[in-house]
Amino acid sequence: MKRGELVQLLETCCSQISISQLHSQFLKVGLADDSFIATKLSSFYANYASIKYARKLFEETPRRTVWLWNSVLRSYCGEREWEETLFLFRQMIIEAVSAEKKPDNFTVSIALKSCAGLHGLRLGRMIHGFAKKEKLDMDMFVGSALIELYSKCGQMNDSGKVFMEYRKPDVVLWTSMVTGYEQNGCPEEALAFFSRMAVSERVIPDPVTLVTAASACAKLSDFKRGSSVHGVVIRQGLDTKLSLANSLLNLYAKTGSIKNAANWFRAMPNKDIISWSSLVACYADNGAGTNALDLFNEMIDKGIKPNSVTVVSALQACAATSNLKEGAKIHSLAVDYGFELDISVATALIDMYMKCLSPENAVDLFKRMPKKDVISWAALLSGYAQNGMANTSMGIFCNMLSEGTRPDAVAMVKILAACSELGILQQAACLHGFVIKTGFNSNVFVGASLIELYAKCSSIDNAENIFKGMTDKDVVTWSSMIAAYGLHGKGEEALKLFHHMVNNSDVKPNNITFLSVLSACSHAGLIKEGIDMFNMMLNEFQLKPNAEHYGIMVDLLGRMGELDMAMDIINHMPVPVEPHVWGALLGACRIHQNMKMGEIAAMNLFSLDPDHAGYYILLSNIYAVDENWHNVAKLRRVVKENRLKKIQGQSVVEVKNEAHSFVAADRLHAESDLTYEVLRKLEANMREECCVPQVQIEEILQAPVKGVQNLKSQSRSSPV
DNA sequence: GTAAGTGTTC
Repeated sequence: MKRGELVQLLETCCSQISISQLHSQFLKVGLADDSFIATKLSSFYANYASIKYARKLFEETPRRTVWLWNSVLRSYCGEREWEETLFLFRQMIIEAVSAEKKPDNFTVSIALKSCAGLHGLRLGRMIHGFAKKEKLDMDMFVGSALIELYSKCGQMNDSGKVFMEYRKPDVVLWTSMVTGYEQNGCPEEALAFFSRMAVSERVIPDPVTLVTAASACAKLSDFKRGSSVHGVVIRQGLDTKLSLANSLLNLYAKTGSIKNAANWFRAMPNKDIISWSSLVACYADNGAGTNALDLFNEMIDKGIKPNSVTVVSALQACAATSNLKEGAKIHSLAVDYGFELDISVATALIDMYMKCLSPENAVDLFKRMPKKDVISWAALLSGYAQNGMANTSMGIFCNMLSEGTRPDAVAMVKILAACSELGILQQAACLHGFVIKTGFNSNVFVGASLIELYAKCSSIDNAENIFKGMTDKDVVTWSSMIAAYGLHGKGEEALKLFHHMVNNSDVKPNNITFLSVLSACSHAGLIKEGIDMFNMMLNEFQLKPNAEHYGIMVDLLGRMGELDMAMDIINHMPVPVEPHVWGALLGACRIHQNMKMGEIAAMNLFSLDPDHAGYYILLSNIYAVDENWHNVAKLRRVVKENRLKKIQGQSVVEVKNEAHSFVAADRLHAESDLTYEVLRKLEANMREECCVPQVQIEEILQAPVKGVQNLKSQSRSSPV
């Protein structure tokens, strides 16, 4: 066969089999090193077959043209093999002795894209310099790769400089800028660019631009601007395009109600795994864990294979609803699909097991993970704190540091929260030092956590200093300081700070701020002020109180003996009454010995949360004071027969810079006998002073120590 | 003769 005929055959080849046969034909007639044919073949392999064939062909071709180089570079770049791409690029430069092999605009754009993939700013800048020298930098493809490179490295200024070089940037260049801002956490700037492009410059946005714009609106929770993006999508007849429909679904998920998102999802003519994952995530994020799991199961029943992202969201739903059974089911599903040890899946599993109070499973998984990142470490250490083992959290934090993982702001917040469970000032100060050293002290979330930490370590002065030292105070900072005063019973100070914030700063109070100020009023017994604040929240700031706000109001009124008012609030709550609200009323009934109302609260609690032993015990305490021994016995029997366990509170004391943790009736500590001996002496002293302790030591010691397995006493020296 | 920027997650 002649060369021409073979080339024509090559053009019409459409399967890997036929191209392989043709390839062997070329080899037979000695045409395989014909540079045109080699490039064509390589391009075919890169597009439709495996990268291995392309590479083999490349190696076997003695006369490599720029085209051949480009086509093999493109295959590696397409497979996201950034390092290999750049390795080959370097080879090419080395071999570029003749002008024929000089990298062209195509080569440069691929190399830049690989640098972007690796966040390799230094090499990227070098290649940028090379492109300038070779006068390749005005090519649009090179330009978009440069913008992408600088954006991925967080250098939006440089992206802007590249963009400014073009007199008439095309839609892709504009879009690169929009996505650059959007992915660098600047959705506002992204939308500004988008409107400059679409309105001032009359460049018609394409699907990619619109996806990014919708995503920026989602990040801002800006429903209004999101709707106008949706309008553009409809006007261009693009609303059935899957990627756009998905980004609009995400927009509804992040801005509107669950209902909007669900309706949009059901109306979508085509759905892919991303559509399903988005709605599962939407349910999971918005407190609708059961819906998330239903949807996930619907998907499985329909035979649609979830990916790791879907599984992560479904696991989040299990974690939020403490659904260990479903969580374990999804775990085995992840094993079947082969992504159990995928870093994000494994981390979500750790989080789920920790929140379902099954730390053993979490630790087992963590140990088996081949790769861990800062998020997995953070899940582990905050999980320990959630399971009452804050001491272990501190140790995990040290392990993380010694294994060379740098904490991010989230991990910092979590370790500070774990430390605040311990309430040990010494360790708080150590972590504070670490925060300063690592430069996290300017982060608003870390600052707020420090305020909370010091407040919980009984050092309100330090909390105040942190607060005063924060240059950027946002609503979280103010709320934390208000909460700190509340924790210390300083209701007046909390109110003063609240008013100072409302009158003298630009920061507006939110739901959390009111939670802090209401709880401060409750702790300080400021009943009138609390009611005023609650009304202010409703009327002046038009905020919708949630079950927690109502719980605090019930607590506040209940503590002050206003049980009828508290009951009235419960009866008029516009949101579902959660167990803790009834719990607050029941607690108040115990203080003020109101048996009738206590019974109502308890009955509601028993039906809402039948496994919580604490509520049975609270009611039985009310009966006991009333000497209603018959009912006391009845309740104790229920607890015993249903094997209900009271979640044990763990206490920690600091002795000579060492933290010692213990639980009630704990006899596992090495110095246990001595501790109880001292306690008996103290009790005797109290009796001499005519004080009768509420609970007697012998009573505590008779209590079973079951259910304390993983809370065994531990003593270790300060780790930080 | 090859070609760009985007959507779901811990």
